[in-house]
Amino acid sequence: MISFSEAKQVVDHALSAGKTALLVGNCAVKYEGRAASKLSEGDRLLVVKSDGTFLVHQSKKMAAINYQGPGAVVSAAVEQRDGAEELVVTARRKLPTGALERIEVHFHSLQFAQAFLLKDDAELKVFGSERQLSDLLMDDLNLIEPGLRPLQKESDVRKGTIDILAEDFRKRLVVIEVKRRTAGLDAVTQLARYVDELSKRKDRQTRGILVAPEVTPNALKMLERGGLEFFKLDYEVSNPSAKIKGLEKKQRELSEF
Amino acid sequence: MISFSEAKQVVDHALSAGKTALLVGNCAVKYEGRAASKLSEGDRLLVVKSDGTFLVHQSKKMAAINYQGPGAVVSAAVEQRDGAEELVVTARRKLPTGALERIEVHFHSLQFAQAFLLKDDAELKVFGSERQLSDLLMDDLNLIEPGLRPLQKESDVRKGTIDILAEDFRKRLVVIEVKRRTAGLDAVTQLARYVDELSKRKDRQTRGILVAPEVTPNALKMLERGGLEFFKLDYEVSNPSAKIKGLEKKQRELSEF
DNA sequence: GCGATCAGCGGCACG
DNA sequence: CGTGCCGTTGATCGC
Repeated sequence: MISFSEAKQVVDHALSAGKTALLVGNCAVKYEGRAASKLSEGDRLLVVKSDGTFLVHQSKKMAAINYQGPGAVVSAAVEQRDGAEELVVTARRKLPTGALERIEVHFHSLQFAQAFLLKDDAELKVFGSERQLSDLLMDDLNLIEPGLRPLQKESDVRKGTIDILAEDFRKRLVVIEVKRRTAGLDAVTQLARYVDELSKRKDRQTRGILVAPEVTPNALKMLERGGLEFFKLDYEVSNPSAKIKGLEKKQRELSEF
Repeated sequence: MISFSEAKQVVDHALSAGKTALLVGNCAVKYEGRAASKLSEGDRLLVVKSDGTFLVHQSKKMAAINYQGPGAVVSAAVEQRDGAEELVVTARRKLPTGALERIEVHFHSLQFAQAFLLKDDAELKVFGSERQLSDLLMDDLNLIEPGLRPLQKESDVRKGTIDILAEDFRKRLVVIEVKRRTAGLDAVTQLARYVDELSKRKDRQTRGILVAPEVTPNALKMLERGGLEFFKLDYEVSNPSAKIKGLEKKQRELSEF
């Protein structure tokens, strides 16, 4: 058992020394900001990082049950409530809109409180991102279809950002949307939006190809109905670069007419 | 400083006793699964929850730098590497696809390792969710437009789930998409998809209204071009229920013709 | 279980 | 800054 005043000192020290504070104890949590929430008593872990990040974790699930992002101003105070003492740790943050956001963690008892210096300059290197897949495809669009030539990557249209813009052997525009996992309705809608925009702006025939390892049945139907195409893409995540493993054209030129 | 064997015992004990283990120390992290990643040496916090949740946190940012969800099988072992000892904590998980996913955290030194029992039956109550806003609107669609009558809530069409389906005074179908924050292109695309589907399935004139506190300029343009409508919704998050504060019809019946 | 969508999404990159 | 969109998204709800 740790006393509230000790714990307060731990938090204060962490804040002033650029350390990360860990508190474990029984607490209730109130939040008000973009939404509002209440969490009644229970044992939880509170993480206060040196950048203001504030995380309340329960014993299950990945996501923090209450949180505040970098930039939050954290403070701790020992208070009286119903004749009993409690430690209140508060995180305040100003939203982009100007409104205030606040979390209060009310500790009724503490199992643990300590501050740690976390020296860390390393950055995560990820392999297998959509961006990387897109780059690889860009290098050899012939994998998708012979005669396909790249025009532009990540081109911004009014309605969003097109992953790859290309031109087929008949000089038709080809919009390519890449997904690193099973593509659903949202992916098709996105692609349709781009194709729609481009075919209206440029006065030119425009095709749309969805490239993904899988596609849901509904999404495939919607593709077909919209005259769009699907290209199955298999890849392997590996170091140092994702490898495109197998490629299979599932449907060719549905819109050919 | 904690010894590796002590730390291993802490993790083992936590796993068998349904506790949450916290480890702080210098480590490198490898991940391979849906994607792959490498993180070189640095001081981090490792959280191992009783449901298998596995979180590696750096000293900044909200999101865990490496993680594994509930159901992961965690193990700890003291190993030799380049003539030096290290503690390797591993989380394995089978993906829905059947493939394996694995994280390895290689600790080179430890500041701290301890297991905590987190008793917690409480559930978070959130106010101001989209669902709640939708319910409130459903209770009084006249706020949006006089004569609007609810037909169905959360009705599933093949292409997704419509928030609110209603009928206006002229017996036209009205699809209402509710957003709790600034609506962007995606929201408009979603609404357009539903309206499109419904107007084709039922042989009936169909309107679409996007209800949100704000809308981005691009999204508004796309709404207009698609003959869809926007209704500005102001609400207040508060306990016990979100309150709809002010309502303002920004554009009426763009599709009236 | 898969599919679709929401989330106080978070984070990033680009205008 | 906002806007758009990816994410090892996670979490939820409905089928």
